[in-house]
Amino acid sequence: MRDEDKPEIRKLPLFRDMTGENFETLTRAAYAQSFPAQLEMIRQGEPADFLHVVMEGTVELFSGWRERETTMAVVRPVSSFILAACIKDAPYLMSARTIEKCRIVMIPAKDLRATFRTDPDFAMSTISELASCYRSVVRHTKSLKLRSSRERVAAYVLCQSRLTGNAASFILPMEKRLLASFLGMTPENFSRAVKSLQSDGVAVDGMRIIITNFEALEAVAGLDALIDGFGISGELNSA
Amino acid sequence: MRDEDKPEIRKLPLFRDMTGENFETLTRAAYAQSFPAQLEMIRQGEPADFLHVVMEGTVELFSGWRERETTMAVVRPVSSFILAACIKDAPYLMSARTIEKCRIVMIPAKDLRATFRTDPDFAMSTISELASCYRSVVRHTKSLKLRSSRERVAAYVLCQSRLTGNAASFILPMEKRLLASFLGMTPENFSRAVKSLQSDGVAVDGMRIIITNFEALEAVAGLDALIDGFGISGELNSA
DNA sequence: CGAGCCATTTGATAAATATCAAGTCGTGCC
DNA sequence: GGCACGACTTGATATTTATCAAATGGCTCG
Repeated sequence: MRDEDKPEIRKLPLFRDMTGENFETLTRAAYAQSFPAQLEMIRQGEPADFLHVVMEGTVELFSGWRERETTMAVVRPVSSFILAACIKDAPYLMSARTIEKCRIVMIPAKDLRATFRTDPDFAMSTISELASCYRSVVRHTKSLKLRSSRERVAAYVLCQSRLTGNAASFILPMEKRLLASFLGMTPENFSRAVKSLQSDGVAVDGMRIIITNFEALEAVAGLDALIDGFGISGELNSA
Repeated sequence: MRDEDKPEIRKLPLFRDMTGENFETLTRAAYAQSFPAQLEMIRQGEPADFLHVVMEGTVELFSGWRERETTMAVVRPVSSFILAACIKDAPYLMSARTIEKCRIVMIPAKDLRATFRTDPDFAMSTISELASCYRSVVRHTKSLKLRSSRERVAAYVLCQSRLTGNAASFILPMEKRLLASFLGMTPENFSRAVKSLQSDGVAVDGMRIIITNFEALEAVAGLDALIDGFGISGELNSA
């Protein structure tokens, strides 16, 4: 693992507060690996041996059942994923594949578990991280159960705008088919939902979204802090 | 709070491993309260001041958005709920109401947070609990996104059967309309889904479910450890 | 530059699910 | 016991969403 990786990882809320010594031990046991695009690096059901940290590239977390598949999250640098499985020493509930070429740091789950047993600050960070992740999934589930696909798209567009400083225009951060799957709909349905939002202040140009009428869009989206989670500190995590 | 409550709470995985002294401190600050049926005891959006523990009765966790409402979980004795909100000192993401008369022990969130800062064993239990809750929601989300409503009902029936020692017959543990909402469908749709499963080995008599053909039902349900979570130790929690 | 590939869009249609409206049934309360 | 209420069911219908099939269009790679 590169020298410049360590300070990046150290900045993560999960690792920020632990002792320097423990951080050193943990990262000494870790190693970095590069993966080409479209590689399935984690298969659901396998034992969780490593906490993964994306340093570069984009990772899709997805799950399959029978012939179906759904995107659970899209992870970007610098964030960790599949923490819960590592902690429980249980099988991964999700698979992971690279969307583009990635560099991933892998921290042995065994060392992780050993560390928060002895480092109270790390234990605290882990608690906080897990609670955030939990709340994040709950919010997403609420969105799935309470909103129609059109409303979910509207809410997503507005949220992205907020993340870009309330920009009226931004580029979608991932392929539409991934986004559609994440939002719980087919690509066709997503496409039509966006189109139907033209009458409510959304224009599209390829990957670019332009909000032409915030008020109208907000009326459709019905943003809610308890679903969309903006403005609540430390709750940006997704896995 | 009653004397006989303490040992019951102490048995929970969350409190099992902490020091006796800390447990005493925590429960001294706590108090029990009785609620009549159909009382909304927690409203989503309010600050999370107390960890709740159901001692008697049944509690529904639900969320609302616009005029819609959905059941997120149903909690029975003896379990805690809304741990994550307490930890993050953040607003509740879900509301809670009593299904029937309840006795609830309420532990101040402030004391909780103070305790796992000083008690490493309690911190460990909290980590484990949160990781389980997280995985539980992820599994439920997978079920919602990957299965049709009919398949969800089939899977639910089989899971309940397993929980009853693979009994061919059991009583539904909650009203059908609650179950329907929890499974992400309308009561009408639930009713029809059950009926349509008659041809796949499910019979109904009021609240009683009778499985007449396990093989056929399993073929529909496609039970999966990574969704239905059976057999994975310590992963029964839901909130 | 051109060919092919793949994501996206669009259209037509089907399936799943929700909604509305009665009607049935059981249960609790007077 | 009988009444009233609410849950559940059933039917008819509307809406939402998915599926299948066929363009379109951008992009990469030779």
